[in-house]
Amino acid sequence: MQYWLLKTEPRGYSIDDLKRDGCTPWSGVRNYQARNFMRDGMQVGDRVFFYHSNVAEPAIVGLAHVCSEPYPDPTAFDVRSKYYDEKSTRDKPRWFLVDVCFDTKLARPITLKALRADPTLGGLLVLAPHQRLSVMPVEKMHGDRIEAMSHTMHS
DNA sequence: GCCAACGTTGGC
DNA sequence: GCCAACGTTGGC
Repeated sequence: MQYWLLKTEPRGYSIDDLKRDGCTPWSGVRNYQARNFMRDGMQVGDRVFFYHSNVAEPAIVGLAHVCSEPYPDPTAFDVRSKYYDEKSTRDKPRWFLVDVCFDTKLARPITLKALRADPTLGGLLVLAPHQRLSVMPVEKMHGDRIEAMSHTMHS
């Protein structure tokens, strides 16, 4: 089991959307490093920290998990999709994704500020300056700590 | 909405 | 395969 952090802009797709949908294909990732993490690293059951970016208070707002094997991103084949990529074909797909399933929405989000303030979270990728990856791995030690924080956030 | 940093593109 | 230009990201 591996921990991951998935970034999303809530105006596009939020934790409430995931709660409503239950599961969703994490489509539209068009960055090779992020793709590699999904295609080569993700396994069913991996835990996901669901992060809202580009908002007044960036924060981990929910917990989710990976609920499918990696598979080609169908939006890359769809000419009407804004994620269409003519270089990705069904024979040689370029973009991959996994399905993500809702677990919980945190009663109190773990803000970026709170993550930064925690001395045990040094080296957490999302804290690195100008870290733009929308899919990033989280070390077990850090993930365990964030999970523990999420439990406190419930009370 | 600013802007630094990063990824991608494409001419050479 | 270099590298300048361009677009995007995302915290502030």
